[in-house]
Amino acid sequence: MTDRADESGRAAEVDEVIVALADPTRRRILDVIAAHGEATATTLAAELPVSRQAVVKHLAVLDRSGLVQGRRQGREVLYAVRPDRLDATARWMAGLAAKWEARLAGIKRLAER
Amino acid sequence: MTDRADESGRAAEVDEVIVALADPTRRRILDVIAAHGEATATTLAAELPVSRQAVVKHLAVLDRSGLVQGRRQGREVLYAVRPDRLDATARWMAGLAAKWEARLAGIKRLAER
DNA sequence: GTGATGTGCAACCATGAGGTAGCACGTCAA
DNA sequence: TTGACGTGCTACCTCATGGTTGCACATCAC
Repeated sequence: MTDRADESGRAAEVDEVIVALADPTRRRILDVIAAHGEATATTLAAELPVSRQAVVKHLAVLDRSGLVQGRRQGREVLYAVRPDRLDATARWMAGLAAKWEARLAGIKRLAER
Repeated sequence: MTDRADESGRAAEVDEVIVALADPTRRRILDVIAAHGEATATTLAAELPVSRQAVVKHLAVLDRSGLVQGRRQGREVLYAVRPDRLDATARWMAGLAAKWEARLAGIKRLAER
């Protein structure tokens, strides 16, 4: 029962989140940040099998998608995880699944008549 | 409160679904299939701005991820959409968002003391 | 001030993924 | 049987993306 204009409006954000989540390194980065509460690019690079620069690039993607937010503290930038976009994407996805199920149920009913 | 072994077990499937959904052409293919109930690679190619071969490749990815299933009927292969994996991924994502929220709430509590 | 540490930026490399074209093979209809 | 149509496979091209290195700049501790 979600309205159609709202869906298309969210499409861009949802797309960014999904693309951001599609990369395994990015998922590990999110895991580490979530585990630590906050983390810097340097910290993350120390814990992952990639260079700091790679982490920085991934953080940029995650920041653009809204999955993460950085706050500057002196010379370092602390990144924290943001659940809202992730939650919105989960709801979008659940809605799509529900729509598919409804469509399939309708087709099955037609086929049985 | 989801158990850890279950999560890692689903990680591969969830990953495949997310990667499959990350491509915009693939999302359009899913939309068209869902709208028609069933569709062949040739039908889809006629409705989308890509060649049949491209559609075939995308369908292979979607099939591997479980988002779609094909059934052969004579010389043509009809693809239909499958909601279960999508639904499972939505739930996984919602669970992750909840975990993030819980973690953030815990950190905030600590910070306020 | 000076060294150490962390970030920011640019150039560069390599590989995988999306896309195309071409052809061989099965299947339906006349 | 023969032509039309749909699929399956292979080879090939291009470009975005994940990754690296190197260096300049800011900031903290001593």
